[in-house]
Amino acid sequence: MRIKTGTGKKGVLENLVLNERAQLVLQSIIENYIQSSEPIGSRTLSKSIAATLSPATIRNIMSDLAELGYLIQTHTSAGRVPTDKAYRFYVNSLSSPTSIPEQIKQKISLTSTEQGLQVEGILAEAVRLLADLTKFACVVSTPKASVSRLQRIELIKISEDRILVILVTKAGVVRDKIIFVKESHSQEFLNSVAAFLNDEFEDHSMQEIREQIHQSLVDDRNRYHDLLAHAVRLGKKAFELNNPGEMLIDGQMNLLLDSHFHEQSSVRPIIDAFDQKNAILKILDDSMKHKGVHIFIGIENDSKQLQGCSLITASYHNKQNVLGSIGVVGPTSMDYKSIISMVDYTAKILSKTITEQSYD
Amino acid sequence: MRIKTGTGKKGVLENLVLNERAQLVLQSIIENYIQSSEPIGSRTLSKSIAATLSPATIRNIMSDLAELGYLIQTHTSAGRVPTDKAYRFYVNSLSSPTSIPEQIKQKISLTSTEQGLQVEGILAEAVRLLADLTKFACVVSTPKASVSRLQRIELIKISEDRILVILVTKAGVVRDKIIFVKESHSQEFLNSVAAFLNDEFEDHSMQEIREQIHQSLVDDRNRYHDLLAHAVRLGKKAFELNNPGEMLIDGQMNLLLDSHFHEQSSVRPIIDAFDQKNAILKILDDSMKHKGVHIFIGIENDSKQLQGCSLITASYHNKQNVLGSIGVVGPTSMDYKSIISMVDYTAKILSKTITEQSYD
DNA sequence: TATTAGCACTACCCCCTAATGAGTGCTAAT
DNA sequence: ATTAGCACTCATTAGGGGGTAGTGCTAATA
Repeated sequence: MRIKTGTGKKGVLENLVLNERAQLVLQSIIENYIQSSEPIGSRTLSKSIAATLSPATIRNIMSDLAELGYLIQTHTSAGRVPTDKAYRFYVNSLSSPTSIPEQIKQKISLTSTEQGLQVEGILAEAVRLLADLTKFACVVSTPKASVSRLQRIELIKISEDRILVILVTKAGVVRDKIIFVKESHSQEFLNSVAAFLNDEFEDHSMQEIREQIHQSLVDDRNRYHDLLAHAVRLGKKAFELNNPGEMLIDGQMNLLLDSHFHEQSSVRPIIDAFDQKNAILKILDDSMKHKGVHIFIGIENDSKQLQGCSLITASYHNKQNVLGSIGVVGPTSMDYKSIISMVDYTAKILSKTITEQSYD
Repeated sequence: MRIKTGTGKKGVLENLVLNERAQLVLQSIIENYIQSSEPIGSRTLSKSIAATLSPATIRNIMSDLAELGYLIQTHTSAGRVPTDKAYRFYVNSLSSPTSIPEQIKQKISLTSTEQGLQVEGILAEAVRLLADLTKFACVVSTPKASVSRLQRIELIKISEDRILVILVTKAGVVRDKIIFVKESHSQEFLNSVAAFLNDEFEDHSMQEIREQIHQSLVDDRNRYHDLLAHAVRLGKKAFELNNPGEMLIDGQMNLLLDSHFHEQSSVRPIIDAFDQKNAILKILDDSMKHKGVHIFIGIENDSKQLQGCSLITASYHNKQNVLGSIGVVGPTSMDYKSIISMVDYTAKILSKTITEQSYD
């Protein structure tokens, strides 16, 4: 920390709040570093910065910024590198997503509607698109089953003791699972059970359905009606929450080609994070709670494995509900400004496509 | 090539067929190289080899082997490295898959039956398992729709002009697609169409169904029956081959951690191959034609991108049909002996699991 | 008082060199 | 036919020097 001679008072930034000039310098360092991935020195900066400041002045400011934890040096005679705290400052200072170049905008389009793909197909396309655009790894969480509303249920007899359940949601997601039963049912019987369940529950959310079925089980007046009783019992199994929340990943390989991750040691933990999925899924889940773009920078991540990288996410939705999140996983020194725009725009296109497709 | 002085005759191996000792040396070089990934010199080899041969003798043999295209040198004074031709010799000399250690065998098990997962879930688990075991990238092709037999078809009205088609095959695969129609149909009407198609075509292969429908279209006696006419028309769309053959990939990242691929430049083409998929799918398809383990070494691959690596594949099946293939993508210098066993065993377990599950 | 120029100092990076060592091919001896 | 010996090649490594981009400090300056 720069100390005023004799007074013991701290430097320009004694109040732990950055004055305008310091902010400018910090921002400039960050932008330079994002571009070059190399430590930024005072001399380089004095040339590239807008305000005319001598290297010496910049050194003073940098020294203060380092003291405040915005910058670090890899060694004494090296330039400075922004910390996660600096990136946080930087993204906070950014205004809402800037509009992206028309040229790129045209690339961002999802063709799947034409081809009659399901939501999963659209998601796969969206996440691939985002990975291509950003050149980082991208993830998207599939719609939560619990909030989506039932379009239709089908029960198909697979064998004496197994029934294939197919759930189609209004959002256009098809889910299937097998349930095991003790007694054998004929396909005709299953058809009537399915018809009953469809009548009863179409357009209800899975969550509601589970609750109502639970209700019916407690309430025993149905017991006397064979069909109803079976319907309720099968329905209970069919609607049990078993899907652990899925996500699609694309562009993992991009991380390796990125200069920031050249030492493969630094990629390893992220690979592990992708393998385990839950840390990333949690972040995607969190990001569904509020609209707009979310940014998670390095050390801010709960998961240790993700502390070497940043995530930028945005939720997508259909007419009614927030369905999931799409996001980018990249180095903390990514180009936040443009990546944010891309995520934002992609999420919007994705929402638009899904909304149009599901007419819901 | 080593020339006998004065005679002009070629060396020990003049007949282009390896004598026993040369085979032993070559095999030893390969096994050493597989372990160390470093060029093998005559001195090193003379220590590790079973037969007692002096470095000089080995040098002579190596020189011959190099001449015959089994070995190459990265530079004049370096040890030798096996060529793809050498690996081919090596795997051909291997007997059928060796039984794998009990210890590893116990790790190879698919738990999904318990959880009522579909075939796709089992495949995902199998490919992940194989990736974990081998530490390479693994792929599995999903069952070909055309050979699988229909269990049931469902038609669900999504909107005025779109119908969701769900096909369940006897193999336990659920496929869904959306078809677009000009006129609107009621759900009740779709139900009867579906019932008709189910009656007509259950247990027929998709291929057969397509042919019969085509037949019905040519033959115009159906035109006078409204339901039939619609059923045929909708069925045609529903059964159109649109799924381009899918595959699941796991463990791509393993390739980067592998010492053979340390220079990232060499991984790049393989990454691209994974992105494009079709080259790998073609190999998986080919491998379905014959039973047992298949090995594709480096240069033998048609696709340029795959010429830097080897694939080991094995088909999996249910009671009736070969359904697809599962395989490993790794460096040409992989440990063929153990990888072959793992692929073989995994494919067998996979077949067993699917067979038991589908009761078909 | 804030800014800047000047200066000594630091540490990485790059290039050159020399030494090392593993490997080869050839030849002559066994 | 095999092997020991020898000269040679070439990648790798370690060490040394110059260059460079950076720093912190101090004193001069506006």
